Amino acid sequence: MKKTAAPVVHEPHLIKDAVQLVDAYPKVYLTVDCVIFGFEESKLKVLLIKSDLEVFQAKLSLLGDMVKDNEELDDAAYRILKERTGMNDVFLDQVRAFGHPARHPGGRVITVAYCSLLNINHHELKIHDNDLHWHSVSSLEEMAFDHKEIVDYCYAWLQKRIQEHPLGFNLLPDKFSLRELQNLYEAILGVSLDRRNFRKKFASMDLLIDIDEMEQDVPHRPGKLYKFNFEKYEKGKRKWVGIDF
Amino acid sequence: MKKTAAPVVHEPHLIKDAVQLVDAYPKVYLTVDCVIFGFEESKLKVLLIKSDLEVFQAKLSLLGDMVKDNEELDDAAYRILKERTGMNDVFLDQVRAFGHPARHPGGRVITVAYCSLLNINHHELKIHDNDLHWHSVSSLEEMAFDHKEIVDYCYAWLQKRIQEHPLGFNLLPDKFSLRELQNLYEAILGVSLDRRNFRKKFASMDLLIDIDEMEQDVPHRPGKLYKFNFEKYEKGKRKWVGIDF
DNA sequence: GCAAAAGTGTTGTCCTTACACCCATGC
DNA sequence: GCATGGGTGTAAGGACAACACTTTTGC
Repeated sequence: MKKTAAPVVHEPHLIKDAVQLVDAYPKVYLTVDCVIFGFEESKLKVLLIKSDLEVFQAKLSLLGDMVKDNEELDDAAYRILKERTGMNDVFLDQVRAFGHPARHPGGRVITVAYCSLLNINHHELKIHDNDLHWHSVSSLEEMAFDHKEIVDYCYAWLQKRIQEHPLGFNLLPDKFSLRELQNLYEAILGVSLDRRNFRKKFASMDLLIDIDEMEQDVPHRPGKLYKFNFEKYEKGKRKWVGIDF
Repeated sequence: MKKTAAPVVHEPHLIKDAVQLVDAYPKVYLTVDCVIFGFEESKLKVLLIKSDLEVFQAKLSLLGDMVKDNEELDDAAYRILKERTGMNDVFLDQVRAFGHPARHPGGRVITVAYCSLLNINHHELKIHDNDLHWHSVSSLEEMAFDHKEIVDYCYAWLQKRIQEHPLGFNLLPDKFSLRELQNLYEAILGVSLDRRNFRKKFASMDLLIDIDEMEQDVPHRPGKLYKFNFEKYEKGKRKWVGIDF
């Protein structure tokens, strides 16, 4: 799941040299912030809390925490997600680092943003500390720190990413209808798509498994349900070459 | 050129709270590493030095340095590029952060990788400290720290990036022939492309300006020279939507 | 005149888009 | 029977892949 660099073993006196060299420089605090997107009622949402810090007067904030000694960045992100939502069966991708010198009132704090997508209905929020809640992405106003900038950047990253990778299926139930899938793409990309062409597109990719079940409890004609064929997708990954800008 | 967050002004006692909160946590060192790709003799190269640290026994290393107090990450990257190569007319993109706890023998050092492309012949290396030199990307062996991993990641990032953004023109002379352009793409992507289709592709994009000059001093029929129409490109940026994976 | 690369066009295939009608179900 | 969305087909246009010959220049 995660890449781990080979452990490095060095002679003690050489390590001492390295330590001395490094020692003259300033240190910074290191945090990880999780931008956790979810999908509900055909709307894209993001998981937020109210900031602990008095200075921000309960402005909205991302889920973040300091990285521990000897903790991988990836591990820290998964830890935070787990601590805040109780889950660990979710992918998480590093997006980039944010390091403006004045972004945190408590000193210089570098943060590494991680992005995730999950299905709101699959993951009941059991912890409501700091008013943890799903917030509509489209109505985000002021946030604590530079978190608005981070969310904006991650949202753009997500829009690009979802067009090239099958992330969306993490937001849907295991079994989903084509309408649900289309609503998802429309919500995230902020566009409307032709229903027939959308269905043809996915039919031609041949990555959906028709499980021969129908929707239940919908107030109209029920649609077929599908699963995503992750196995076939993994096998068929190709390297695409094509200049386009 | 760079985004700068708005300066934040807070009441002193609130800042004190924030400082105290943060103070309990571990700090880390922060560096920036520049992965500077260049192009020469139809080969992609990367700018490297020999590591200062005795512990690495002169293994190859990226151009990196500690970030200063109150220095933006972006600024640090531009500073390092300038200090090492004497240039500042080059774009530079953040790729991602690398933070394995044991990646540096001197303590916990988080590094943020920046990637750049430049024209080797435009930028003579005036400083040869630490055996600064252009190294072939294809023959990279062991490197200091986790720098091999960083280069590999940045190379993959670059391959994707150059297909979607007109980065390549930074590596070429102001005036270039279509053959030079094609060689560049073939070298970076590691593929061979059909010459006619390649030319048609760029002709249809209509982003090359025919400057009505010919190559000089080539041992064969000279080709036409072009410039890239950056202005038109900037105007015509469109948001593309299309699912493809 | 020979080597090396420039320059150019056509065809078939595939993908994308635009668009309209009938069907199944719940109420 | 009406509202809601499910499900399907076709035609046109555009992009891309495959492919070969003539031209210009240096030597």
